[in-house]
Amino acid sequence: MKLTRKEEIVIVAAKLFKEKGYSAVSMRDIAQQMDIKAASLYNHIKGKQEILSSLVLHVAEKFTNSTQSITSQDGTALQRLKKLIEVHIDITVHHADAIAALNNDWMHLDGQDLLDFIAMRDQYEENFRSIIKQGIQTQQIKAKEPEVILFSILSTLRTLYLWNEKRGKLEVNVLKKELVSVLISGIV
Amino acid sequence: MKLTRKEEIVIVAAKLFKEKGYSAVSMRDIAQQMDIKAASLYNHIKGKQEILSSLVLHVAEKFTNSTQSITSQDGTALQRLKKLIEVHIDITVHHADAIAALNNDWMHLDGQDLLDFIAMRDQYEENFRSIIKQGIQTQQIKAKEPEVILFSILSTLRTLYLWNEKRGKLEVNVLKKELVSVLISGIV
DNA sequence: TTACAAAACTAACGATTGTTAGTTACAATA
DNA sequence: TATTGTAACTAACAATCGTTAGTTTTGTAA
Repeated sequence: MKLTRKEEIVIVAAKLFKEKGYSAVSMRDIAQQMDIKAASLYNHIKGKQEILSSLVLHVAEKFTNSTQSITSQDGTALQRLKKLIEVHIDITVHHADAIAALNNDWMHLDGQDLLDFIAMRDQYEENFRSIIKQGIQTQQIKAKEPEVILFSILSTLRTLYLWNEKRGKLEVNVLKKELVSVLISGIV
Repeated sequence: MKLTRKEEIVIVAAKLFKEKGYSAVSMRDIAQQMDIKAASLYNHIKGKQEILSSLVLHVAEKFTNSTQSITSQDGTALQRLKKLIEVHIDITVHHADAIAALNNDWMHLDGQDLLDFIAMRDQYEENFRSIIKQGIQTQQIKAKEPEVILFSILSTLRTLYLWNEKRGKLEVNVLKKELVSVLISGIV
């Protein structure tokens, strides 16, 4: 599948954003990386903000949709949690750079884009939380502080994009199996 | 204990860096937050870079020293790991803003400061890794991929600064106990 | 070959950046 | 009271920022 010029720009920008953050990357940096001048970028995009919002909102939708779908299907809390972890890993592996922006640069979105992002983020978190609470209720999950469990798993998944480069030869399915085991059963 | 003017600046800057990142915060932003003009900052600091390096290197040393100390004391791998988690929580609770900069803005350090930081970070990680490997060898820890375990625990601890605000009424000692339990024993 | 659209270019804009120079206000000390 | 050091100020600098206007090159279809 052939990429539009705009998509190319977004991909290149994402890589730069990941290295130095949105604010530290100039339009001239992005242009240089594409071997064109900064002004030429504006033939394809409205501005710097559009690059960020394309990047962040697109992958945020993926997360929201997949959790929504898991929550609506049936299954025990643990089955759902496992599925959630696996889906998160899949998205991370395929959109590592975009996730960096989602994690670190979402606050530089403006206007409606920012509101939309926060809404999706909250919904995602709420879905996650409800699965954990369901697990505690059915006693599949130890009755610990649900917020501690939520935070612990979520922060591991959110930071996976950083670690995925060093993943090296570890195959995706092995990673899934190991991470599910560590996050759910612990290490002892 | 009375703070020097420089320390006040660093503290105020840290709070702003946490919100928007180092690059998106201007000297004028920092000055405004202190009710002075930007030029006045330079009576106390050499420049923006010095604010960042004071912030990051200071807390990085804390981490390095504490892991070093734990590694040199005796104890089983699990005892050490538990201690490591607890110390990490203590430092996070007391230096949340600085840790934000350490996590997100370290790449904007320059020259020797950057090299020093990377050295400390690598050493910290290596100490952590050796404890986990020791645990696997003595069979206190399940023989999973050590890198997966390392990553999982470390990313939870590193993101704790974000979550600590929402910690709310959860007392520090409760947090320690819960988090140690979740990270080591899992949730089932 | 001509016509048209896509995508590059040059040049420049106003705003903001980190920082410097030189000066002034104020409090403590001699 | 005179002196001195601290910490503020105003004004401005060169560089860089995102962006716009207008023009030229390039590739494709008629």
